[in-house]
Amino acid sequence: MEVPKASDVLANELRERILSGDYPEGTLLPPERELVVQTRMSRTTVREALRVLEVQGLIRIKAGRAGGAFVQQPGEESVANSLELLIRGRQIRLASVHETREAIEPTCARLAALNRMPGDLARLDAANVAIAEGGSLEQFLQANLDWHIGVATAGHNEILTGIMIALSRAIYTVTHNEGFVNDEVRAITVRAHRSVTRAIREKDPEAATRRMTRHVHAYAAAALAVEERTAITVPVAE
Amino acid sequence: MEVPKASDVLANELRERILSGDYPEGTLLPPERELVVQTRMSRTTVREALRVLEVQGLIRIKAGRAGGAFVQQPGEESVANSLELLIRGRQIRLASVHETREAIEPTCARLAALNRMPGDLARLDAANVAIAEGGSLEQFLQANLDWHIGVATAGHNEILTGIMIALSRAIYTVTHNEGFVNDEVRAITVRAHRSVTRAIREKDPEAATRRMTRHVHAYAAAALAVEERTAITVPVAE
DNA sequence: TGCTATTTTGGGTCGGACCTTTGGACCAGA
DNA sequence: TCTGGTCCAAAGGTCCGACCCAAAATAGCA
Repeated sequence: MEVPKASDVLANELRERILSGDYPEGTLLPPERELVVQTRMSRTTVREALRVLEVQGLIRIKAGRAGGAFVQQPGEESVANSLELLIRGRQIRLASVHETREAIEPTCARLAALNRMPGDLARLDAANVAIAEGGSLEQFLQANLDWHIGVATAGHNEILTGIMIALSRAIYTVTHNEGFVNDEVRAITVRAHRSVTRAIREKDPEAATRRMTRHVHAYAAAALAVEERTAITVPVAE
Repeated sequence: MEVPKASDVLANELRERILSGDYPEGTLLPPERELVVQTRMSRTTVREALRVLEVQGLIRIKAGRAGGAFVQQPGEESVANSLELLIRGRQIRLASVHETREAIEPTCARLAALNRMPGDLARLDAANVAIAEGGSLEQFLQANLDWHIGVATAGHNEILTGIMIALSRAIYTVTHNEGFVNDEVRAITVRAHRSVTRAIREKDPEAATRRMTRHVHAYAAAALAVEERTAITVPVAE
């Protein structure tokens, strides 16, 4: 016997229409009360369905007159969010995050070298300047993060970009607590970023890949070493 | 002026408690009516919050007596879902999917060669048998998919696994329509999978990486070539 | 003892009332 | 005529209370 929840039925229905391009980006869905008469469901149910779609990043709901549910295609954000939940919730081994990053970021660099546009380069340069400036730990990490996301963005591959955003955030929060970012690390980072940036500017995919691989690998190794040294927390469960 | 929605406040609150390990996996949240008196919100609002968490994969709601909202850490599924939305919704270029896969799957193979357990190998073998059997297109694609996901699983990296699930599904649905899977493709696939499986069994990460790289790259090239031949659909937007 | 009927506890749906937000229209004064 | 303020209406946000349905626990009967 099948008894799917009414709100899910409606959510699925609307989701299909959105994904199939039936409701293109920016479309305003009918108001809730209108959907109530159309679907013959209660407003509660309709609202639940809309809320589901909102969480999935498929619509954006605005209150007030001229408000309503605007169709919106999901972007990197939603992927990043769900990855973040996975990483935080599962207490994912930091090693996993680094492994993933080592798998992805060299490709990001390669694609960036192939597809970068002028605006992308500007963003990378800005991040490089900010990193070299040497501000607080937060400023350094933020600039670092901006650069890595900038590389991903420059590759113009939305899947990889979404993943990188999530990974970077995770690494950010982890690296934040450690007493890991000293002057030496900063100097090395600056140099590595500069050389990768150069390869991207010169449209040299091989060099970009190679240099990024080295950089990410070194960073991962260093971070893991620090983690080992400072591992005080007892594993929660087997 | 800030006026966050009440249901979001509650959802955030509960989410934090779950992610922080305050409510460990399997915990049963208080019943809705109980939360109503605790939070002094209406049941509608409480339910909305719970629904949000459910969509994010943080709780699983069961009806009936002894039902309720059970805490659950988000798994690969939720990541796969959001990636799927991104791919479908954004009409992501198939090339992007393949690029991502080429970035990730060699690493999956390497990790599988390093971390595989007996059960993992069994799953790979089963998939290989099913592929070689040569059933319908659906059966072939399903077995193919099982194998690729099996490799990811054998690597024991949940992030990569989640991503691979999503990518595989996307490729599945795309490859499904094309008249691309002929006997030659099947034979090549069987051989490639066997050789990668062997490397994984023999714990040879380099060979696993190399062979998987070749396999995925070849597959991507072939798929793109077919796509080019059969590209009838007009690009929707610039 | 073992099976069925009932109860109880939970989520799912409904309808309707009321609040809050926010554009837009209308009006008065400079 | 332009500017500002006031009021209105449309749309989402919240609340209430009732009722329906599902599933486990338990009582009761053969």
